[in-house]
Amino acid sequence: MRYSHQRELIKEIVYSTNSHPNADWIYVEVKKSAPNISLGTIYRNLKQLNDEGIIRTIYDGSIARYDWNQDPHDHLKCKKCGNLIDVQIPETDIKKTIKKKYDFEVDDVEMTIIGTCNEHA
Amino acid sequence: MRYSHQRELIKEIVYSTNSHPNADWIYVEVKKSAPNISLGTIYRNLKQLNDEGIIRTIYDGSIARYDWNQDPHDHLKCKKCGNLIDVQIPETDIKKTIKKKYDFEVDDVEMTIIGTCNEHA
DNA sequence: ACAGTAATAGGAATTATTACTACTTATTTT
DNA sequence: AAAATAAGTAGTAATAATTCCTATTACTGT
Repeated sequence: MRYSHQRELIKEIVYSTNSHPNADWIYVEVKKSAPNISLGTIYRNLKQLNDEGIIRTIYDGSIARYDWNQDPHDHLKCKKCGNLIDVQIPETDIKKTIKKKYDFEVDDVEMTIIGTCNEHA
Repeated sequence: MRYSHQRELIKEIVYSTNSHPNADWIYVEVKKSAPNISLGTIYRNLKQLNDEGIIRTIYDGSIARYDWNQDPHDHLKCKKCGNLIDVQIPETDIKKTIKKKYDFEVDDVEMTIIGTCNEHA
């Protein structure tokens, strides 16, 4: 993967926020410093950054959002404001249990906890 | 919600399978007994059935799939075949832990375990 | 039987995302 | 440093999943 200015900007934007932005928000932000970047470039680079393990793609309902945080972690999703909050849940022994009980090789556990955050209770 | 033949058929189809079908598959199946049902009707009724708690909507990446199983349960997703397998994971004390640690009122925990099923290992 | 309301078919519109193409830029080779 | 080459880009068209709209149909209560 050779260097590209556009990809660098996209990466910086994703790394600048904890808001788990979607492609469109990233597009708007990157446009501020590269006004004629195209949405296709955003998607292509987000996919590449994901494949290289530089960012992580998470699905929020039916849309993709992007997260710079590579540590294994999960998300709290507030029904009211829609925000995703990073959380670290002690992953007990889910993997082992699943492997034994269902004979299933676990790579990754994706967990979203849905509810109401303290600001909207 | 008043009775409708179409909705009844849609419900029966969803209840007839463990494959967590998407709207399109349901459309094809329902068409067999109601050839001029429209896709809009499928979506509208799936949403209604979901809102009434008769079926459950799950998101698999960016597409919606439908599940008749109302018991709290999670899904194993095989990377190779894409199948979703129902699993019951002892929900430890996630809810309590989250509530205490993050002051977040938990309604639901959605968990997808990604990996490789025994048939594709 | 009739008025009022919910549901439907069919198609148009929207949204998120991917694909295509001619042009540009970073890297490699000479 | 210039030429070759291969990856990347902008801009636009295409696709896929889903929602919206409208005229018509079908229940329901009177």
